[in-house]
Amino acid sequence: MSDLEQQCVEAGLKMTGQRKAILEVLKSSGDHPSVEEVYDRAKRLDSSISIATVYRTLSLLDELNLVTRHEFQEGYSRYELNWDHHHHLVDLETGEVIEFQNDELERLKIKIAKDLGYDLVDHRLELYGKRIKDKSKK
Amino acid sequence: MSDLEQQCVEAGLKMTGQRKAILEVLKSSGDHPSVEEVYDRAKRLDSSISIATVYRTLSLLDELNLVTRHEFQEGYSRYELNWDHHHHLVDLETGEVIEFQNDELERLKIKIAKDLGYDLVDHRLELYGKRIKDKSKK
DNA sequence: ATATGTGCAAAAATTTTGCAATACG
DNA sequence: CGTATTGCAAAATTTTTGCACATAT
Repeated sequence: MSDLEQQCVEAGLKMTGQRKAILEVLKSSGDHPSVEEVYDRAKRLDSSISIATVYRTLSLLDELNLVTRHEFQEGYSRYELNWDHHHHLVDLETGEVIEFQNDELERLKIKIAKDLGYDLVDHRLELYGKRIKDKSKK
Repeated sequence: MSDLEQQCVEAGLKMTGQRKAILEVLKSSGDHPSVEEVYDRAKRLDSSISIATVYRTLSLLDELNLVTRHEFQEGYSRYELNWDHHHHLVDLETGEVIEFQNDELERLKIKIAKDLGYDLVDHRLELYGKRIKDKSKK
């Protein structure tokens, strides 16, 4: 049983075929799939799965903090496994999502929260930018 | 005509009574109202307004970058006027939203984007935390 | 065994849209 | 006046839910 499945079991969830399929999809997804996308991919592993189960499972995983629910500006949610901590830079011209990590930023966030009188529990940073054109190749 | 209305007109929008009402609501809202809340508040100023107009107007204002659309984790959007730049710290126990600004953070974001090869166009940071209990008063 | 989980279809909630009527510039 | 804008109601989308049946522990 994978570590991820183990964590679900420890949280009291039964490890059903549908849940295994959804976890498998999340583990093998390099992107940030929408509910519909998780559903489509999971159907290949378990064709009997219903979208209601996908919604219910992703909600549970979110409550357990095993996934992060992103609400970009699209009118629906995208999900992503929480196995390494990073942030997103969205390329405004291509829509490409680049992940990054920055230690100084991590320190600064904690400090800002502390200065406001808070212990930081979670946070999220999104940058939106345009690729710098390389002028030296002119 | 307020500066905000002026900017709308310059962008080519006609300044109708409904739009004036919505802008007035946004200007006098210290919080981050949902579409429904903007609608309810605007109805007091112009009882004929419809929620479709509120949706359409907020979309337009978002395109013009006069408001920011926030997608917290609630299943609907909240809007806020873009008249000063800040970020949000959400108190996980009370739901209270605290606004803050931090110069070091502003510099760091630009640097991170630049290091990734991007010019920063927009960004958003949300912190989620719990109030530190004051133990000295024990 | 039995509490949990699931599929299905219906409902709820949020947002968008077509169209005839209205009003801004 | 001409055209952008509106209200209304219907439609489209996304998400949630009730319930009878199925399944993991």
